[in-house]
Amino acid sequence: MARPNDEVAELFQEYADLLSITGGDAFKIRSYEKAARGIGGYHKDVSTLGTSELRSIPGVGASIADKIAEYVATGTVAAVERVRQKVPPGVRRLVAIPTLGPKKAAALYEQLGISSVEELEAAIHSEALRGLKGFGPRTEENILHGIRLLRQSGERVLLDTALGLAEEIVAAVSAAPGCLRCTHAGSLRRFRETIGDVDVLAAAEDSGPLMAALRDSPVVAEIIAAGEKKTSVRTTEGVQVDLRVVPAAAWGAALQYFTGSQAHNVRTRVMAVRAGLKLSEYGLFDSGTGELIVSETEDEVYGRLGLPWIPPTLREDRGEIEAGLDGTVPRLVTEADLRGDLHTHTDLTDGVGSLEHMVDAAAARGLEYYAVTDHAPDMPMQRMTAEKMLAQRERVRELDRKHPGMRVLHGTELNIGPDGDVDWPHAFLREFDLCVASVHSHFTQDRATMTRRLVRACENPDVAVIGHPTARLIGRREPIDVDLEELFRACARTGTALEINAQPDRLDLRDEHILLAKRFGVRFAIDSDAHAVGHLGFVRYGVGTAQRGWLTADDVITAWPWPRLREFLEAGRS
DNA sequence: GCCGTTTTCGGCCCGACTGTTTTCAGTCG
Repeated sequence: MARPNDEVAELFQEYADLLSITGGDAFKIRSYEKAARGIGGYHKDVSTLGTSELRSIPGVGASIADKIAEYVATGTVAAVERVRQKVPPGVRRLVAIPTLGPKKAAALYEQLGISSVEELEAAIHSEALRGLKGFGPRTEENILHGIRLLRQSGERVLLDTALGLAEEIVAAVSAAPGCLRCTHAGSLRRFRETIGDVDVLAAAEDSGPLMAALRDSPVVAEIIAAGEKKTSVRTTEGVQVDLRVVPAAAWGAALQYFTGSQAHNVRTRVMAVRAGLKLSEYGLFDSGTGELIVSETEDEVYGRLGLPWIPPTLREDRGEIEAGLDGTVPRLVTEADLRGDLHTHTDLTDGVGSLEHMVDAAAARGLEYYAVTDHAPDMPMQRMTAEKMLAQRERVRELDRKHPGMRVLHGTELNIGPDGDVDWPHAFLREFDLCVASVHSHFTQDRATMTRRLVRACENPDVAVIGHPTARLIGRREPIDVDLEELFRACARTGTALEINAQPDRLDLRDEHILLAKRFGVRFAIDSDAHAVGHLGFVRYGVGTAQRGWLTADDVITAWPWPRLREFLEAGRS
């Protein structure tokens, strides 16, 4: 499903990696990395753009614009091919080993001809690295350890796993004597869909007891590094946790720094330098006198740079700096804005909560409306029938009367068949309050077929929401191959909302696709897809993902009051 | 290789920790 932009971004990232192994100019390498990010996040398809428009992409100048054009025309870039000749693909793999970077990879390849992880492992065992400059016994051990990690998991963990771990560590560190503040930062605070390692920040005068609290935590399996300001550990589940301790006066600067992203921080530091300032995790300083200017809150740090406070979920260098300067940072949708949930299950199909329990739990969350959308019969394992559905409807209507503060809606999650048909005829579907429709089978159709299939589902007047639109399962199933722009156009034209499914292993649509869809005027439904009472809270991950897609409450139909949502549903059916 | 209301040339973010070092390079975030 790679867009041309993603292909070009990956190509330039590879080029940057290869240049770093061959010892290329560090600034040139950074330029290619920056251009790769700019191209990957650019909203227009680079294969349709002329030179001048290519050069308006952040980080793209004359030389890179030419290389993009060359790639679009020929499918290859001569400069990249040349450096590929010099560095076998296995050598690039070496830098994926923790503690092994481009310099060591280059030394191993040039001096010993090592060009794969397997060869490196064998070379260490046969003591071939002995005597190689810069490679002592500890380095050998670290590399072997790194190879084991790479093979075992090396994988990123899902948001809910990382957040649970972070909350546990934050509680332990907060309880240590002298801890003034403690919270998680990093990609977790930015709500990235998967987390590589968990960053925890604390403030204290004496870091000793805090570091000890982390080291002594029962979840810690291994201590990677232990210093006065930073301790890194690996948990029994293989997740790395970094704890940084700073003085309370530096809290804001440190939180800003450790929240990232790296690309965002590069931008803020450059802004500081241009203003005659120096920004570090300890504060914003006058670069001439070294005098501290601000450091206590993030608000002050951004303010002194001429920016409003920027929400962590936007800090990816995807235009938030420019929006800050223009005063156009959006008021992002929050969990408090959500008024309902339009995709949930009960034990009538594959849920584990009874209808009554689910509805009571939804009411306890203070929702204004709540839709029960059990699976339809074309998913044979669910054993659904029209009779069961109608019987459930009677109970839903009763519950609706029992909960005067909350509309209980009766819906269903239909299956989008291979050619775009759904389970029941219009006469039956029209009696539901709303229908979600999702792909649950035939995941490998070609793009044209898959696109027609989804567009047909959008055109069905009874379908209000497309559920988990790309059907991916993070780390387990690739997204379906669909022309997203075609789908977004169809949604906007037919008044069909796209779901932001908040299950942590789905998060579907994902952030960048939300950003793109919004440009087409698409509306979104943040849904829990809850199969149990405990899943209703997953919407926090959906909100984080929506924020990463720059959505406001106005973009999200589940943040609308019921009368506005009812109008939207009726308009889609007319 | 990119970029510019200080610059079309000369800059380009910055600090912590580890390991192999006799003063610092490499890696990481």
